[in-house]
Amino acid sequence: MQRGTFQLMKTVNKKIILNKIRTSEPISRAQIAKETGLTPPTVSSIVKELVDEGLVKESKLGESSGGRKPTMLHINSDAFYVIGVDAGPEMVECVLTDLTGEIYQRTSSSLKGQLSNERFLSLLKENIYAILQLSKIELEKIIGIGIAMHGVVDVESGRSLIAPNLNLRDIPIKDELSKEFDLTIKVENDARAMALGESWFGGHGDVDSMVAVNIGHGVGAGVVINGKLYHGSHDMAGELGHMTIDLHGDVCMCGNRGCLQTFVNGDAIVKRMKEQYNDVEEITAKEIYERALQGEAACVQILGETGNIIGIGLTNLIHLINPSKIVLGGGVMKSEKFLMPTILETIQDRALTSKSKETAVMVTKLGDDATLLGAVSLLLVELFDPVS
Amino acid sequence: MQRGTFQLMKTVNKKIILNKIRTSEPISRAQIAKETGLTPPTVSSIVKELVDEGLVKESKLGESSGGRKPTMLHINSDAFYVIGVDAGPEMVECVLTDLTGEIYQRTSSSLKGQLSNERFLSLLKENIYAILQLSKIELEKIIGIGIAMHGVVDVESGRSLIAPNLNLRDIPIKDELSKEFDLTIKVENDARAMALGESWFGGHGDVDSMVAVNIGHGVGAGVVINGKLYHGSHDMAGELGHMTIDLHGDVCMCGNRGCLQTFVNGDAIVKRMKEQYNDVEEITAKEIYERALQGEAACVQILGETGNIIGIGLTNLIHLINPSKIVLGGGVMKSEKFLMPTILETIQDRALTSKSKETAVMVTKLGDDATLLGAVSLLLVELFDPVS
DNA sequence: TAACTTAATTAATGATTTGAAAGTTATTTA
DNA sequence: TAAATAACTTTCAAATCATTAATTAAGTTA
Repeated sequence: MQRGTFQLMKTVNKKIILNKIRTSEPISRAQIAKETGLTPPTVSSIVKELVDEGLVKESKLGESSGGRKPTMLHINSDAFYVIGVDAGPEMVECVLTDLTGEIYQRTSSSLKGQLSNERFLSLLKENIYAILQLSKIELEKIIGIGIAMHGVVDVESGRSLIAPNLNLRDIPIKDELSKEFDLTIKVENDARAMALGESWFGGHGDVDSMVAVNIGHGVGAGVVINGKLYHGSHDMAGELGHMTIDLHGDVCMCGNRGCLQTFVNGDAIVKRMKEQYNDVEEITAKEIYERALQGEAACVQILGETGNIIGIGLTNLIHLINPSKIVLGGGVMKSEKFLMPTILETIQDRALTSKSKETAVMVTKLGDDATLLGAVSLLLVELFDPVS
Repeated sequence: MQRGTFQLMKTVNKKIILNKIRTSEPISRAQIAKETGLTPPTVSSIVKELVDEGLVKESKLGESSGGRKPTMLHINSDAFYVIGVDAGPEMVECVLTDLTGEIYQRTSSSLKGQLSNERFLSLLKENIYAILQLSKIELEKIIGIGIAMHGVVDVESGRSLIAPNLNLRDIPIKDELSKEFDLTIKVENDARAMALGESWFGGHGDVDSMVAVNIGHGVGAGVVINGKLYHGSHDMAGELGHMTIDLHGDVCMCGNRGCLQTFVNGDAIVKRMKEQYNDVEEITAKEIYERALQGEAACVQILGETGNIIGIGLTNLIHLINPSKIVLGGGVMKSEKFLMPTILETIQDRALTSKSKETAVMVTKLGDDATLLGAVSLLLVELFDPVS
C-alpha cells in the first residue's frame, strides 16, 4: 500500500517530468511547466536533479518565440545501458543497448542438440560475460538484464517453468544470474516481452491498451495496459494460442481440440494446404507465401482463409480484452499481404459495435529484434515507470 | 496527469485509512497506524476529519491489551445514501440503500408493452421521485444515482446505445436525469454493474482480479481489476456471450456463428434438449432443471453438457484475462447443482498450467438483488475509491 | 537603439502535510 | 497505590511545492 509521503510527491513529479521529456524531446523547461501544470521553479529544480543524475542532458537552443531562446532538454541516451536476452527455441541472442534501444553489442549461441538446465544457464552467462567484455562498460552504468524466455515463465521468481522446445523444466534463471551478476534481473515470457517492446519502441504514442500477438510456431500475446504489462493472476493473460474456437477441431499439442493455433500457425497452414489440394507434395509455410506472391491461386486462397480465422481469434480478443490497438508479428505475419485483407474484413464482419470495429489492427514495424527490444524494455519501463 | 501535491498526499492517506476502516471495522486508530505504516498523529488527524465529515463514527471501547482501551471506529453507514436502478428487459427496479448496501426503500415499474425513449425516461424519473418521497431523505445526504442498464451502454456519456429487449436506441439517460436531479449519475451495463457489486458486496476480500459472469437470456460479464471495473477502450471488455467457440455452430442473434451464448443460454438448453430427444414436447429451461432435480437422466445429461461448454468458455476467459476468481450468476446458474461439476471438470481438463487450473470458480451469493447492488456500488466505489 | 518578450534561475515566504518526540489519558498489573 | 503499558494527542521540525518577485539572459520589434 503506497502511502502519501513527501517522497511520493517528489517521485510522482519527477516521473511526470522525466516521461514528458522522454515522450516529447526536445522540450524546454518552460514548455514542461506549461504542459504539466507544475511551476517553473519546481520544474527547474527537478530537471537539475535529473541532469545531475545523468539521465537528462541539455542540447542546442530552440527557436525563439519572441524572447530568449529556450534550452532544449533530451534524455541522455548513453547515461545508462541495458542488456537484453532473447532465449528462443533455437538460440540465445544477447544485446547491449542504450536508453533509446540503440544496439551497441550483440552475441549469440546456438541451442541445438541436447541441453541440461546447467548447460543452458552457462550459455546465458557466457553470452552476458562476452557482451560485458566487448562493450567495456562499467557495471554501474548498466541498469540490468532483461530476459525474454519462450515457454511458461513465473515472473515473480524469475523461473522458466516449462521450456517446451528445449525440453527443459524449472530453470531458476533469475536466481542463478543474480549469483553471477550484481544487477537487476527481469525474466518474462517472450511474447509478452515483445508486446512491451512494441508499446515502448513501436511508435504507438499514448495508447491506453494494446495487445501484441506473435504468430509463428505457436500463437502468443502480451497485454499492455497504461504502458505496463498486464499479467493476470497467474502470468497467463493473453494466452491466445490455446483459445478454443472450434469445439470439433483438431487436437492441439496441449491436448484440447480446436485451439486457435491449430488453425493459424505455420504447420496448420501447411496442413490445410495438403488437405484441400491433396496432390500437394512436401511444402513449407514460407513456400506457400512465395508461391502466393507469384500468383498461385491455391496458395493465395489458403492464406486468405488463415486470415479469416486469425480475424475470428482477434474478434474474440476484442470482445474480451477490448484493447484500442492490436499489433501482429511473428513468422506467419510475413505473409501480411495475403493475410491482412481477410483479417480486417473478418473483424469488420464480426465485431459487435461500430466502435469495436474501429480497433486499430496492424503489423509490427519492429523487425526480427522485436523480442530482444522487448527484453530491454522490461528494464526501461522500471526506470521510466509511466505515470497514468 | 495527477501531479504530486500536498492534496495528493492527503487524499491518498485519507483513502487508505477510510478503506482500512471499511474493510476491517471495527478497528482502532492505533491498529490502523500499525497496519498502514502511517504514524499515529497522522491517523488521528485524518480520522478526525472523517468523523467531522460524518463518514466515520466512534463506537464502544475495545478490549484492553494491558493499557488504555482503544476507541473503535466504524463506517457511519447512514451518513449517506445511494439510489440504485436496475433497468432490465422487463421492469425498472429502484432502491435506496445506505453505505453498507442495506436496502431502505424499493419501487418498481413494469416495462411491458410498446415504449418510447421518452416513456422509458419518465418511468425512470417517476421511480426515483417516488423513492425520494418515500424515504424523506434530504438530497444532500444522497451521493448519487447508479443505473444498471441492459444492452450496450456508453459509460462516458451515460447513454444507452442499444437496448435490444426494449427495442430502443440511443437513450440519453445521464443527460436527462441530470436535468432533473442535482446528483452524480452513473450509467453502466447491467452485467458489469453486477460484477462490481459482486466484488464489493460479495465478501471476496482483497482479490486482485475478478470476473463475474451472468448467464441468462444472454451471457454477459464484467471484469474487475484492483477493485475497479475494467472497461477496455470501447466499453466492451468481458463481452463473453459472443465469443466464438465453434466455427461451424448455429447462427447467433448477432449474425455470427458459434457464439458461446448459442450453447449455454436458456433457449440453447431447451433447443439442445429438443434436438437430442426429439420426442420432447414444449419445455422451458426451468422445467429441465426441475426434472433433473427429480432424477430424469436426459435432463441431467443436457445440463451436464451445458456445464461442459460453459467450462470451455471460462477456460478461454482464464487464458485471456486470467482473473484469480470467477463468479457465476444469472438464471441459468440456478441449475448450479447440475452445471458446476462439469464446469469445474472441464476447467481442470483444459486449463494449461497447474496454477490456472486453481482459478477459483463459484456461484454468486448475492441473490436477485445482485444487479441492484451493482448499481449502488457504482457510486460507493467513487466514494471509497480503492487504492491499490 | 530603446522597449518589449520570453526563458530560466534564484531567493524569500507561505502553505500543507507528514514525521519524531514528548506528553496526556486510561487501564492493567504488581 | 505505584509502575507499566497501550492509546491517543500535542508540539514542533522537516519536506516539498506554490507563489511572488527579482535577476539574468537573450532574443524580437518599433
